[in-house]
Amino acid sequence: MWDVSFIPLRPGSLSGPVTERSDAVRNRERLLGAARELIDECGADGLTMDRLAERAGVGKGTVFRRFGSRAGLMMTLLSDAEADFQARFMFGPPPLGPGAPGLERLVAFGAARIAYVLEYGELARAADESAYNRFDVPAAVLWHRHIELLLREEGMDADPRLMAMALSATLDPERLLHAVRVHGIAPERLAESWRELVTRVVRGA
Amino acid sequence: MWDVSFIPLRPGSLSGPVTERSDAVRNRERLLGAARELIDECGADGLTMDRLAERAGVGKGTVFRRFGSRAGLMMTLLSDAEADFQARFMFGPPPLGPGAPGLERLVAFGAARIAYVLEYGELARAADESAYNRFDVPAAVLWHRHIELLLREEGMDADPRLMAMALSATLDPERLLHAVRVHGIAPERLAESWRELVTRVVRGA
DNA sequence: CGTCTAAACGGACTACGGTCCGGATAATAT
DNA sequence: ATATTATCCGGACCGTAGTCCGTTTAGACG
Repeated sequence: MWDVSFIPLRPGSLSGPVTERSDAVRNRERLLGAARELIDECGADGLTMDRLAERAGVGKGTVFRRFGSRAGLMMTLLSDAEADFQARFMFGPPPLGPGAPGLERLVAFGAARIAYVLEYGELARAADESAYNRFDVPAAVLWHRHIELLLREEGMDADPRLMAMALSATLDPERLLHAVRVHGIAPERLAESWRELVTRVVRGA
Repeated sequence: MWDVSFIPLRPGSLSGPVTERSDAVRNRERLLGAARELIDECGADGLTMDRLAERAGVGKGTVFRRFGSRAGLMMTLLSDAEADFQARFMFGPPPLGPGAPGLERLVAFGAARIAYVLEYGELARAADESAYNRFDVPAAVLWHRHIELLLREEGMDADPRLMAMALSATLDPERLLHAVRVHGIAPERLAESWRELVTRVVRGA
């Protein structure tokens, strides 16, 4: 059994010099701790980079050197949950993981993604605010490829890549959160609607 | 034939006092002219509210009083094209307008929307940056309702509202633009994929 | 222990969207 | 023409994300 390293949410987060200076390590941990505190107290939207720097007792430059941007920080905070989610749909038990038919895995994927968004939605939304490359973040590419793979497995004859793109759009955190929070749509109805959607798309093949 | 007033892209843009002071009219026109100039020269992303105010020879406060926000300005700039688009799918000739079967109208709607986004994409994206209520802007609600209506017409048995939501997500300007500009996907392939998608969704009923 | 250097630090600085309010002015009434 | 007032104007001001660069320091080497 080989090493199962997950796809990072944030590009480049695995690069850089192998050893990190001790003050860098200390500051990174201070910052992550302070960030979690602030999010507990004020919500993700209430976290500003200035306040974070102040709370962590660190200069503002340090915050940006560590995380690159606000979105990068949010991705880092999400990375544990994200790694867990990835492990579950790639290597976990069926129907989410391998072993079940493609269609069932697709249905389960949507349900799991909806649950994920409901739990970490604010963070996910904040992590997506990065303007231009939200769709090319490694984790997003992985979800996309996963959906595409399952579509192919089900014999999708239309362009599977574009179909996967269309289906991914449906699971966008901002939209899901909006449906639930603003329109008061029950998460189960969203999951049910996803089931209908993928079933029709796959069956139509 | 009654008055066919279009659904405004921007909420509240029809309210306010009936008569506008002459200096207000003059400044609004100066601002719209300057905005079009700046977008021609620097693209939509290169338009900042400060530069716009300066170019129009007007105070910054005036810009925000007129348009409320940067997104509001972009919506105003789009409103002609938007009104035209709305008129075409609501009252124009088939297959986009009434007279064709629901499925054909859906297919045509997607194609028209894709063409619209390709033409006015930058503006549309800038108009959507308004954070929280992009999905509840009147024009977006109208597209949504239109799709829902056509789905019902085709006898959609699953929740038509949520299905319409899923299909709308696919036509999101940001995603479409990203697919074309970054991934180099040909617009015709997007339209074809949309056709496959709605066909399967409707046929699966 | 002293020297050296690459890495990290910090906070002043910029650009931007958006707000506010004292002052100017167009429309109207007299 | 003058006075009145509701509307509009302008630009100083604020909070925020992100950058820059002179200064500090961890840690390796002699």
